[in-house]
Amino acid sequence: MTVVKEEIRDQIIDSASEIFSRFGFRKTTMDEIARAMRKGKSSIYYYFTSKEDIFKAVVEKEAQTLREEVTRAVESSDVPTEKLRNYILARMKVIKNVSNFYDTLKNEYLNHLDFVNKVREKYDKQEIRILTGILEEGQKNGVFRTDDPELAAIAIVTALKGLEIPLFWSKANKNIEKRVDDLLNILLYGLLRK
Amino acid sequence: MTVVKEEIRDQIIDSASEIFSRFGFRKTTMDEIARAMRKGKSSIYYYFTSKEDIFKAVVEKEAQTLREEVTRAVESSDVPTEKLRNYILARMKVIKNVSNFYDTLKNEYLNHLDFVNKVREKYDKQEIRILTGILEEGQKNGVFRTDDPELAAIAIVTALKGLEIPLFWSKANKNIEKRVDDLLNILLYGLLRK
DNA sequence: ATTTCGACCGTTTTGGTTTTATGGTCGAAT
DNA sequence: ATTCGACCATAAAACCAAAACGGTCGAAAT
Repeated sequence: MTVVKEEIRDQIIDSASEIFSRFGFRKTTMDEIARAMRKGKSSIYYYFTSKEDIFKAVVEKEAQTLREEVTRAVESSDVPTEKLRNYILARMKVIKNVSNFYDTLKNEYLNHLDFVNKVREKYDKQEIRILTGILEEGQKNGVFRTDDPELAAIAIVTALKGLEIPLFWSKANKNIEKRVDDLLNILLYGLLRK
Repeated sequence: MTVVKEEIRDQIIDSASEIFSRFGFRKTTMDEIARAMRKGKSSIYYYFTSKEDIFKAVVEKEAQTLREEVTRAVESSDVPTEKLRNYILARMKVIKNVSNFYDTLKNEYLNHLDFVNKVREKYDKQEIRILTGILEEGQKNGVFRTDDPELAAIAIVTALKGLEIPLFWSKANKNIEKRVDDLLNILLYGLLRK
């Protein structure tokens, strides 16, 4: 695939991403995606094999962007406790984003949500790896007292997922910030060496 | 309300509970509820003011049953660590039950799910109180090292909620048992005094 | 050789209409 | 105190024709 083709493919992904997130999968038409690119519908099929294909590319790219954001947040400090704090705060942004995504897809075919969740699982695994790294570092420094960093990482990610549930179901849950703080404190407290 | 009336009300709740959980709210008809009770439809309105009314009673009773189950599990031991373990295992049953409930309601009106979630929130608060009790007890015994038991309880409940997400979305997630074990270990490990 | 597009096809979705089923009421009967 | 049949207004299901849609293909454009 030439460089130019790859570039236009990417533009289509960005353009379609907006449309998908506004109207959901079903109500987004190929004609609209093409019109937004000022191309004919058939031309889009030169870059993608199907509407599904575009959607998957959109989800993957979205996930990648969020992943990069989290990575950047973690790398913005050298102190493990700070890293952990930054990670959790960045993760909350991700949760909000994902929550919006779910919102537009809620009333659509379940297999699309299934796909989104598969991507998320992959994403979670990477996060667990990052977190494990942080915890191992803190352990060596003598800051954290975990002796199974991977298990601790899994527990943290699972707990963060727990925060998503009220966010997902009720749009107007304003206590979420407080809950994040609570969780952050308990996690840090639980891990910190006295 | 007489004793007899109360009794029949309860029978209707049990009977309707089965029908609701099989067909969901929408596809359950008043005629069917009445038929199952071998009564005329109008008679049901002597005990309940509306279909919604029956549904809410069903949800509340279900929640109460689960609550009792959890309480019993906790009280089945005197050792705090055992109590915690029993609590988590009992909670998993609850999660599976709730998960099924969500499944039948998934494609229905959102306000029903909203109601279910409100009941769950109330339930969660009670669980946090129970858990806090366990943790305080363990703390006095010198078994647990938490010095803010309520925060720890919140974290645990939140983490358990996190386990629900994959259970809710993908029906065939068989790794759930392993995850529960992992979480159980990490929680116990995190709390136990060395 | 790469990229675009108009014409076209089979299928799905939509919108409007009619029919049927359902939640709920009421007064009489038990 | 409890049950129920007859009844009503509304909502859901069934139906169908028209429009919209996803996707294909070969030709045209670059």
